[in-house]
Amino acid sequence: MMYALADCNNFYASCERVFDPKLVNKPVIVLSNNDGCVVARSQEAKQVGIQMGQPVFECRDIIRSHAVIVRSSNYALYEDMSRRVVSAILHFIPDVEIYSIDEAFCDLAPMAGRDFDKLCREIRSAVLQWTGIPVSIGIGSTKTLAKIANRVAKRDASTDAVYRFPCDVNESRRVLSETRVEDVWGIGRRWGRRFRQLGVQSALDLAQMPPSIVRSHFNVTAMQTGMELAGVRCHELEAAPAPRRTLVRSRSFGEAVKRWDEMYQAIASHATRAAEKLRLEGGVAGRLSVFIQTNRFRQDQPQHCVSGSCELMPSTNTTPVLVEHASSIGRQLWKPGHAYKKAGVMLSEITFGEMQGALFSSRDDAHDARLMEVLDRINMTMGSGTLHPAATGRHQRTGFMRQEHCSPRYTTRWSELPKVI
DNA sequence: TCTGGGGTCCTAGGACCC
DNA sequence: TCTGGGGTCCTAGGACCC
Repeated sequence: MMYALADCNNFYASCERVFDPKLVNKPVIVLSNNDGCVVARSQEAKQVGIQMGQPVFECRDIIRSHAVIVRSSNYALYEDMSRRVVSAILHFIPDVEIYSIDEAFCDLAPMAGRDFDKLCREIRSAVLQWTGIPVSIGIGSTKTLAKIANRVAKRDASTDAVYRFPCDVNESRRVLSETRVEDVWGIGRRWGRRFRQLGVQSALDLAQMPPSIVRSHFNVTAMQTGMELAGVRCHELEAAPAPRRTLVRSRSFGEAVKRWDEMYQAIASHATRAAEKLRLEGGVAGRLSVFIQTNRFRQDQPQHCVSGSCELMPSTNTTPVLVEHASSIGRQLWKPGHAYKKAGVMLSEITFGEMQGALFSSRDDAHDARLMEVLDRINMTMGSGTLHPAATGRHQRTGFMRQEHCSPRYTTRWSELPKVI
Protein backbone atom coordinates (compact mmCIF):
# COMPACT_ATOMS: atom_id res chain seq x y z
CA MET A 1 0.00 0.00 0.00
CA MET A 2 1.40 3.36 -1.01
CA TYR A 3 0.12 6.91 -1.35
CA ALA A 4 1.37 9.78 -3.45
CA LEU A 5 0.60 13.37 -2.60
CA ALA A 6 0.75 15.81 -5.51
CA ASP A 7 0.91 19.40 -4.31
CA CYS A 8 1.04 22.38 -6.67
CA ASN A 9 3.96 24.69 -6.00
CA ASN A 10 2.89 28.17 -4.87
CA PHE A 11 -0.40 27.41 -6.58
CA TYR A 12 -2.11 30.82 -6.91
CA ALA A 13 1.14 32.52 -7.87
CA SER A 14 1.81 29.78 -10.43
CA CYS A 15 -1.69 30.22 -11.91
CA GLU A 16 -1.08 33.94 -12.36
CA ARG A 17 2.19 33.11 -14.04
CA VAL A 18 0.73 30.70 -16.57
CA PHE A 19 -1.16 33.53 -18.24
CA ASP A 20 1.30 36.34 -17.73
CA PRO A 21 4.86 35.37 -18.64
CA LYS A 22 6.09 38.73 -17.37
CA LEU A 23 5.77 37.23 -13.90
CA VAL A 24 8.25 34.41 -14.53
CA ASN A 25 11.33 34.61 -12.31
CA LYS A 26 9.86 37.62 -10.50
CA PRO A 27 8.60 37.87 -6.92
CA VAL A 28 4.80 37.51 -7.09
CA ILE A 29 2.27 37.49 -4.27
CA VAL A 30 -1.47 36.86 -4.28
CA LEU A 31 -3.70 38.53 -1.72
CA SER A 32 -6.73 37.33 0.21
CA ASN A 33 -10.17 38.85 -0.27
CA ASN A 34 -10.22 42.55 0.41
CA ASP A 35 -6.53 42.60 -0.54
CA GLY A 36 -5.85 42.00 3.15
CA CYS A 37 -3.25 39.28 3.62
CA VAL A 38 -0.69 37.41 1.56
CA VAL A 39 -2.08 33.96 0.72
CA ALA A 40 0.43 32.82 -1.91
CA ARG A 41 4.04 33.66 -2.72
CA SER A 42 6.29 32.73 -5.59
CA GLN A 43 9.68 31.32 -4.66
CA GLU A 44 11.26 34.73 -5.29
CA ALA A 45 8.72 36.41 -3.01
CA LYS A 46 9.56 33.92 -0.24
CA GLN A 47 13.24 34.68 -0.69
CA VAL A 48 12.78 38.41 -0.15
CA GLY A 49 11.15 37.69 3.20
CA ILE A 50 7.40 37.97 2.67
CA GLN A 51 5.57 35.70 5.12
CA MET A 52 2.52 33.54 4.49
CA GLY A 53 -0.60 35.15 5.95
CA GLN A 54 1.14 38.45 6.55
CA PRO A 55 -1.02 41.58 6.29
CA VAL A 56 -0.09 43.51 3.14
CA PHE A 57 0.43 46.79 4.94
CA GLU A 58 3.20 45.16 6.96
CA CYS A 59 5.23 44.31 3.89
CA ARG A 60 4.70 47.46 1.84
CA ASP A 61 8.39 48.30 2.12
CA ILE A 62 9.54 44.91 0.82
CA ILE A 63 6.99 45.10 -1.97
CA ARG A 64 8.29 48.46 -3.07
CA SER A 65 12.00 47.82 -2.67
CA HIS A 66 11.94 44.45 -4.45
CA ALA A 67 9.34 45.40 -7.06
CA VAL A 68 7.11 42.55 -5.90
CA ILE A 69 4.17 41.99 -8.24
CA VAL A 70 0.86 41.98 -6.39
CA ARG A 71 -2.33 40.24 -7.49
CA SER A 72 -5.78 40.09 -5.89
CA SER A 73 -7.09 36.54 -5.65
CA ASN A 74 -8.94 35.27 -8.71
CA TYR A 75 -10.72 32.11 -7.59
CA ALA A 76 -12.54 31.60 -10.87
CA LEU A 77 -9.12 31.12 -12.46
CA TYR A 78 -7.61 29.00 -9.67
CA GLU A 79 -10.57 26.65 -9.46
CA ASP A 80 -10.50 26.06 -13.18
CA MET A 81 -6.74 25.45 -13.17
CA SER A 82 -7.22 23.07 -10.26
CA ARG A 83 -9.69 21.01 -12.30
CA ARG A 84 -7.18 20.83 -15.16
CA VAL A 85 -4.41 19.62 -12.85
CA VAL A 86 -6.67 16.90 -11.41
CA SER A 87 -7.76 15.68 -14.82
CA ALA A 88 -4.12 15.44 -15.88
CA ILE A 89 -3.37 13.28 -12.83
CA LEU A 90 -6.44 11.13 -13.48
CA HIS A 91 -4.92 10.35 -16.85
CA PHE A 92 -2.33 8.25 -15.00
CA ILE A 93 -4.03 7.16 -11.77
CA PRO A 94 -7.68 6.16 -11.29
CA ASP A 95 -8.04 6.60 -7.52
CA VAL A 96 -7.51 10.23 -6.60
CA GLU A 97 -8.72 12.16 -3.58
CA ILE A 98 -9.00 15.90 -4.19
CA TYR A 99 -7.80 17.11 -0.82
CA SER A 100 -7.77 20.84 -1.48
CA ILE A 101 -7.65 23.29 -4.35
CA ASP A 102 -3.94 22.55 -4.84
CA GLU A 103 -3.41 19.04 -3.45
CA ALA A 104 -4.45 15.52 -4.38
CA PHE A 105 -3.73 12.17 -2.74
CA CYS A 106 -3.30 9.25 -5.12
CA ASP A 107 -3.66 5.59 -4.28
CA LEU A 108 -0.73 3.81 -5.88
CA ALA A 109 -1.95 0.30 -4.96
CA PRO A 110 -3.49 -0.38 -8.40
CA MET A 111 -0.09 0.52 -9.88
CA ALA A 112 1.68 -2.26 -7.98
CA GLY A 113 4.66 -3.55 -9.88
CA ARG A 114 5.40 -0.23 -11.49
CA ASP A 115 8.28 2.00 -10.55
CA PHE A 116 6.44 4.59 -8.41
CA ASP A 117 9.25 7.08 -8.61
CA LYS A 118 9.28 6.96 -12.40
CA LEU A 119 5.47 7.09 -12.61
CA CYS A 120 5.34 10.20 -10.42
CA ARG A 121 7.98 11.90 -12.51
CA GLU A 122 5.88 11.22 -15.59
CA ILE A 123 2.84 12.71 -13.85
CA ARG A 124 4.78 15.76 -12.81
CA SER A 125 6.05 16.47 -16.30
CA ALA A 126 2.62 15.85 -17.87
CA VAL A 127 0.90 18.24 -15.45
CA LEU A 128 3.56 20.85 -16.15
CA GLN A 129 3.28 20.43 -19.90
CA TRP A 130 -0.53 20.32 -20.06
CA THR A 131 -1.38 23.00 -17.50
CA GLY A 132 1.78 25.01 -16.92
CA ILE A 133 1.56 24.32 -13.18
CA PRO A 134 4.61 22.83 -11.40
CA VAL A 135 3.77 20.15 -8.83
CA SER A 136 5.84 18.35 -6.23
CA ILE A 137 5.06 14.75 -5.37
CA GLY A 138 5.74 12.89 -2.14
CA ILE A 139 5.33 9.12 -1.79
CA GLY A 140 4.75 7.28 1.48
CA SER A 141 2.97 4.32 3.05
CA THR A 142 0.61 6.61 4.99
CA LYS A 143 -0.87 9.98 4.10
CA THR A 144 1.13 11.67 6.83
CA LEU A 145 4.39 10.16 5.53
CA ALA A 146 3.46 11.18 1.97
CA LYS A 147 3.06 14.70 3.33
CA ILE A 148 6.50 14.53 4.92
CA ALA A 149 7.97 13.21 1.66
CA ASN A 150 6.26 16.05 -0.19
CA ARG A 151 8.01 18.59 2.03
CA VAL A 152 11.33 17.01 1.17
CA ALA A 153 10.44 17.07 -2.54
CA LYS A 154 9.71 20.78 -2.27
CA ARG A 155 12.72 21.82 -0.19
CA ASP A 156 15.49 19.60 -1.48
CA ALA A 157 16.39 20.58 -5.05
CA SER A 158 18.31 17.33 -5.59
CA THR A 159 15.03 15.38 -5.48
CA ASP A 160 13.84 17.11 -8.65
CA ALA A 161 10.41 17.56 -7.00
CA VAL A 162 9.63 13.85 -6.51
CA TYR A 163 10.61 12.04 -3.32
CA ARG A 164 9.73 8.71 -1.80
CA PHE A 165 9.80 8.31 1.98
CA PRO A 166 12.71 5.93 2.62
CA CYS A 167 12.20 2.25 3.49
CA ASP A 168 15.59 2.06 5.19
CA VAL A 169 15.16 2.53 8.94
CA ASN A 170 18.14 4.79 9.53
CA GLU A 171 17.34 6.89 6.51
CA SER A 172 13.67 7.28 7.53
CA ARG A 173 14.70 8.25 11.07
CA ARG A 174 16.96 10.90 9.64
CA VAL A 175 14.13 12.40 7.57
CA LEU A 176 11.72 12.36 10.52
CA SER A 177 14.27 13.88 12.87
CA GLU A 178 14.79 16.74 10.42
CA THR A 179 11.08 17.61 10.49
CA ARG A 180 9.99 19.85 13.34
CA VAL A 181 6.98 18.52 15.23
CA GLU A 182 4.87 21.64 14.47
CA ASP A 183 5.47 21.10 10.75
CA VAL A 184 3.85 17.66 10.77
CA TRP A 185 0.47 17.53 9.01
CA GLY A 186 -2.18 17.69 11.74
CA ILE A 187 0.09 19.28 14.37
CA GLY A 188 -0.17 23.04 14.34
CA ARG A 189 1.52 25.83 16.27
CA ARG A 190 -0.44 25.37 19.49
CA TRP A 191 0.02 21.66 19.76
CA GLY A 192 3.60 22.06 18.57
CA ARG A 193 4.33 24.23 21.60
CA ARG A 194 2.69 21.75 23.95
CA PHE A 195 4.62 18.86 22.41
CA ARG A 196 7.87 20.73 22.90
CA GLN A 197 7.02 21.25 26.57
CA LEU A 198 6.69 17.47 26.78
CA GLY A 199 10.13 17.07 25.19
CA VAL A 200 8.85 16.13 21.74
CA GLN A 201 10.79 18.24 19.25
CA SER A 202 10.70 16.36 15.96
CA ALA A 203 8.46 14.10 13.91
CA LEU A 204 10.73 11.25 15.02
CA ASP A 205 10.06 12.02 18.70
CA LEU A 206 6.32 11.99 18.00
CA ALA A 207 6.54 8.73 16.04
CA GLN A 208 8.29 7.11 18.98
CA MET A 209 5.89 8.37 21.66
CA PRO A 210 3.43 5.66 22.83
CA PRO A 211 0.02 6.37 21.20
CA SER A 212 -1.84 6.13 24.52
CA ILE A 213 0.37 8.86 25.97
CA VAL A 214 -0.25 11.10 22.97
CA ARG A 215 -3.93 10.50 23.34
CA SER A 216 -3.97 11.30 27.03
CA HIS A 217 -2.21 14.64 26.47
CA PHE A 218 -4.07 15.61 23.28
CA ASN A 219 -6.80 13.63 21.53
CA VAL A 220 -7.35 10.78 19.10
CA THR A 221 -6.48 12.96 16.12
CA ALA A 222 -3.00 13.68 17.45
CA MET A 223 -2.62 10.02 18.38
CA GLN A 224 -3.44 8.96 14.81
CA THR A 225 -0.93 11.45 13.45
CA GLY A 226 1.77 9.91 15.62
CA MET A 227 0.81 6.41 14.51
CA GLU A 228 0.86 7.41 10.85
CA LEU A 229 4.39 8.75 11.32
CA ALA A 230 5.29 5.31 12.67
CA GLY A 231 3.86 3.71 9.53
CA VAL A 232 0.47 2.63 10.90
CA ARG A 233 -2.25 3.65 8.46
CA CYS A 234 -5.14 5.53 10.11
CA HIS A 235 -6.40 7.59 7.17
CA GLU A 236 -7.66 5.89 4.04
CA LEU A 237 -7.96 7.48 0.63
CA GLU A 238 -11.39 9.10 0.32
CA ALA A 239 -12.09 9.14 -3.38
CA ALA A 240 -15.67 10.39 -3.00
CA PRO A 241 -15.96 13.56 -0.99
CA ALA A 242 -18.06 13.25 2.16
CA PRO A 243 -21.33 15.19 1.86
CA ARG A 244 -20.90 18.60 3.33
CA ARG A 245 -22.40 19.41 6.73
CA THR A 246 -22.18 23.19 6.73
CA LEU A 247 -21.94 25.98 4.20
CA VAL A 248 -20.70 29.45 5.07
CA ARG A 249 -20.74 32.68 3.11
CA SER A 250 -19.03 35.59 4.80
CA ARG A 251 -16.90 38.63 4.03
CA SER A 252 -14.99 41.32 5.77
CA PHE A 253 -16.11 44.78 4.77
CA GLY A 254 -13.67 46.99 2.89
CA GLU A 255 -14.94 49.80 5.07
CA ALA A 256 -16.58 49.28 8.45
CA VAL A 257 -20.37 49.16 8.37
CA LYS A 258 -22.22 51.45 10.78
CA ARG A 259 -25.70 51.51 9.29
CA TRP A 260 -28.30 48.78 9.51
CA ASP A 261 -29.39 49.11 5.88
CA GLU A 262 -25.84 48.33 4.72
CA MET A 263 -25.59 45.38 7.09
CA TYR A 264 -28.99 44.21 5.90
CA GLN A 265 -27.81 44.19 2.29
CA ALA A 266 -24.67 42.28 3.20
CA ILE A 267 -26.56 39.63 5.17
CA ALA A 268 -29.17 39.28 2.43
CA SER A 269 -26.44 38.87 -0.16
CA HIS A 270 -24.59 36.21 1.89
CA ALA A 271 -27.86 34.33 2.37
CA THR A 272 -28.51 34.57 -1.38
CA ARG A 273 -25.08 33.24 -2.30
CA ALA A 274 -25.27 30.46 0.28
CA ALA A 275 -28.68 29.43 -1.08
CA GLU A 276 -27.37 29.36 -4.66
CA LYS A 277 -24.47 27.16 -3.68
CA LEU A 278 -26.70 24.83 -1.69
CA ARG A 279 -29.11 24.41 -4.62
CA LEU A 280 -26.21 23.81 -6.98
CA GLU A 281 -25.22 20.87 -4.78
CA GLY A 282 -28.77 19.68 -4.35
CA GLY A 283 -29.00 20.08 -0.59
CA VAL A 284 -31.39 21.64 1.89
CA ALA A 285 -30.50 23.18 5.25
CA GLY A 286 -32.25 22.59 8.56
CA ARG A 287 -30.62 25.47 10.41
CA LEU A 288 -29.48 28.96 9.56
CA SER A 289 -27.07 31.10 11.57
CA VAL A 290 -25.97 34.68 11.16
CA PHE A 291 -22.93 36.32 12.69
CA ILE A 292 -21.73 39.90 12.78
CA GLN A 293 -18.38 41.07 14.12
CA THR A 294 -16.57 44.29 14.88
CA ASN A 295 -12.86 44.69 14.15
CA ARG A 296 -10.99 42.58 16.67
CA PHE A 297 -7.75 44.41 15.90
CA ARG A 298 -9.30 47.65 17.10
CA GLN A 299 -9.58 46.97 20.81
CA ASP A 300 -9.89 50.73 21.31
CA GLN A 301 -13.35 50.52 19.73
CA PRO A 302 -16.41 48.89 21.34
CA GLN A 303 -16.49 45.20 20.42
CA HIS A 304 -19.56 43.24 19.44
CA CYS A 305 -19.12 39.73 18.01
CA VAL A 306 -22.36 37.78 18.16
CA SER A 307 -24.25 35.08 16.36
CA GLY A 308 -27.77 33.74 16.35
CA SER A 309 -29.55 30.93 14.62
CA CYS A 310 -32.95 29.48 13.91
CA GLU A 311 -34.35 26.15 12.87
CA LEU A 312 -35.64 25.84 9.31
CA MET A 313 -38.83 23.84 9.32
CA PRO A 314 -39.05 22.38 6.77
CA SER A 315 -35.45 22.25 5.59
CA THR A 316 -35.06 24.53 2.62
CA ASN A 317 -32.83 26.07 -0.02
CA THR A 318 -35.30 28.72 -1.18
CA THR A 319 -33.63 32.11 -1.37
CA PRO A 320 -36.48 34.34 -0.12
CA VAL A 321 -37.07 32.09 2.89
CA LEU A 322 -33.39 32.14 3.84
CA VAL A 323 -33.06 35.88 3.24
CA GLU A 324 -36.06 36.55 5.45
CA HIS A 325 -34.80 34.44 8.33
CA ALA A 326 -31.25 35.75 8.00
CA SER A 327 -32.28 39.38 8.06
CA SER A 328 -34.59 38.91 11.00
CA ILE A 329 -31.81 37.24 13.00
CA GLY A 330 -29.40 39.95 11.88
CA ARG A 331 -31.81 42.62 13.03
CA GLN A 332 -31.91 41.09 16.50
CA LEU A 333 -28.10 40.93 16.68
CA TRP A 334 -27.57 44.48 15.42
CA LYS A 335 -26.52 47.04 17.99
CA PRO A 336 -26.27 50.65 16.83
CA GLY A 337 -23.10 52.56 17.63
CA HIS A 338 -20.70 49.83 16.51
CA ALA A 339 -18.40 49.69 13.50
CA TYR A 340 -18.92 46.21 12.06
CA LYS A 341 -16.08 44.65 10.07
CA LYS A 342 -17.47 41.28 9.08
CA ALA A 343 -20.76 39.47 8.62
CA GLY A 344 -21.73 36.01 7.48
CA VAL A 345 -24.43 33.42 7.05
CA MET A 346 -24.00 29.74 7.88
CA LEU A 347 -26.29 26.95 6.74
CA SER A 348 -26.09 23.72 8.73
CA GLU A 349 -27.94 20.45 9.31
CA ILE A 350 -27.68 20.04 5.56
CA THR A 351 -29.26 16.99 3.98
CA PHE A 352 -29.37 15.62 0.47
CA GLY A 353 -31.94 13.56 -1.28
CA GLU A 354 -35.56 13.41 -0.26
CA MET A 355 -36.68 16.06 2.17
CA GLN A 356 -39.33 16.04 4.80
CA GLY A 357 -42.18 18.49 4.34
CA ALA A 358 -43.61 20.43 7.22
CA LEU A 359 -47.01 19.44 8.50
CA PHE A 360 -48.37 22.96 8.62
CA SER A 361 -46.38 24.74 5.94
CA SER A 362 -47.95 27.79 4.42
CA ARG A 363 -45.57 27.73 1.48
CA ASP A 364 -46.09 26.06 -1.86
CA ASP A 365 -42.91 23.96 -2.08
CA ALA A 366 -43.38 23.01 -5.72
CA HIS A 367 -43.83 26.63 -6.67
CA ASP A 368 -40.69 27.64 -4.74
CA ALA A 369 -38.68 24.93 -6.44
CA ARG A 370 -39.79 26.04 -9.91
CA LEU A 371 -39.06 29.67 -9.11
CA MET A 372 -35.55 28.87 -7.87
CA GLU A 373 -34.89 26.72 -10.92
CA VAL A 374 -35.76 29.60 -13.24
CA LEU A 375 -33.69 32.01 -11.15
CA ASP A 376 -30.65 29.74 -11.25
CA ARG A 377 -30.98 29.13 -14.97
CA ILE A 378 -31.09 32.84 -15.74
CA ASN A 379 -28.11 33.58 -13.50
CA MET A 380 -26.22 30.64 -15.00
CA THR A 381 -26.65 31.82 -18.59
CA MET A 382 -26.73 35.58 -18.15
CA GLY A 383 -24.12 35.88 -15.41
CA SER A 384 -24.23 35.54 -11.66
CA GLY A 385 -26.30 38.23 -9.97
CA THR A 386 -28.41 39.09 -13.03
CA LEU A 387 -31.48 38.31 -10.95
CA HIS A 388 -31.18 38.83 -7.22
CA PRO A 389 -33.39 39.74 -4.29
CA ALA A 390 -33.96 43.49 -3.98
CA ALA A 391 -32.72 43.18 -0.38
CA THR A 392 -29.15 42.58 -1.53
CA GLY A 393 -28.94 46.02 -3.11
CA ARG A 394 -26.43 46.76 -5.82
CA HIS A 395 -23.51 45.05 -4.15
CA GLN A 396 -24.54 41.44 -4.41
CA ARG A 397 -21.36 40.42 -6.26
CA THR A 398 -18.50 41.89 -4.34
CA GLY A 399 -20.17 42.88 -1.11
CA PHE A 400 -18.17 46.08 -0.63
CA MET A 401 -14.93 44.27 -1.31
CA ARG A 402 -11.65 45.82 -2.24
CA GLN A 403 -9.88 44.13 -5.15
CA GLU A 404 -7.44 46.40 -6.82
CA HIS A 405 -5.04 43.99 -8.49
CA CYS A 406 -7.24 41.35 -10.07
CA SER A 407 -6.15 39.43 -13.15
CA PRO A 408 -8.70 38.50 -15.85
CA ARG A 409 -10.73 35.28 -15.57
CA TYR A 410 -8.73 33.94 -18.52
CA THR A 411 -10.21 30.47 -18.69
CA THR A 412 -13.83 30.96 -17.63
CA ARG A 413 -14.96 34.15 -19.40
CA TRP A 414 -14.87 34.52 -23.17
CA SER A 415 -14.52 38.26 -22.81
CA GLU A 416 -11.42 37.84 -20.68
CA LEU A 417 -9.48 35.35 -22.82
CA PRO A 418 -5.76 36.00 -22.90
CA LYS A 419 -4.71 37.92 -26.00
CA VAL A 420 -1.76 36.89 -28.13
CA ILE A 421 -0.28 39.96 -29.73
C1' DT B 1 -5.23 53.42 8.10
C1' DC B 2 -4.80 48.72 6.30
C1' DT B 3 -5.28 42.21 9.28
C1' DG B 4 -9.18 36.18 4.40
C1' DG B 5 -12.65 32.59 3.78
C1' DG B 6 -14.35 28.01 4.23
C1' DG B 7 -14.19 23.71 6.16
C1' DT B 8 -13.74 19.33 9.74
C1' DC B 9 -13.21 16.89 14.03
C1' DC B 10 -12.93 16.30 19.05
C1' DT B 11 -13.95 17.19 23.87
C1' DA B 12 -15.86 19.11 27.99
C1' DG B 13 -19.67 20.37 30.27
C1' DG B 14 -24.50 21.31 30.91
C1' DA B 15 -29.32 19.83 30.38
C1' DC B 16 -32.25 16.33 30.82
C1' DC B 17 -34.05 11.78 31.79
C1' DC B 18 -34.88 7.65 34.50
C1' DT C 1 -32.14 18.20 57.34
C1' DC C 2 -30.16 14.70 54.68
C1' DT C 3 -30.13 15.05 48.34
C1' DG C 4 -27.44 9.26 43.50
C1' DG C 5 -25.65 7.53 39.51
C1' DG C 6 -25.52 6.69 34.89
C1' DG C 7 -26.77 7.46 30.36
C1' DT C 8 -27.68 10.44 26.11
C1' DC C 9 -27.87 14.53 23.57
C1' DC C 10 -26.54 19.08 22.39
C1' DT C 11 -23.58 23.02 22.07
C1' DA C 12 -19.64 25.97 22.47
C1' DG C 13 -15.05 26.32 22.00
C1' DG C 14 -10.67 24.94 20.56
C1' DA C 15 -7.71 22.70 17.66
C1' DC C 16 -6.44 21.53 12.98
C1' DC C 17 -6.38 21.94 7.61
C1' DC C 18 -5.79 24.66 3.01
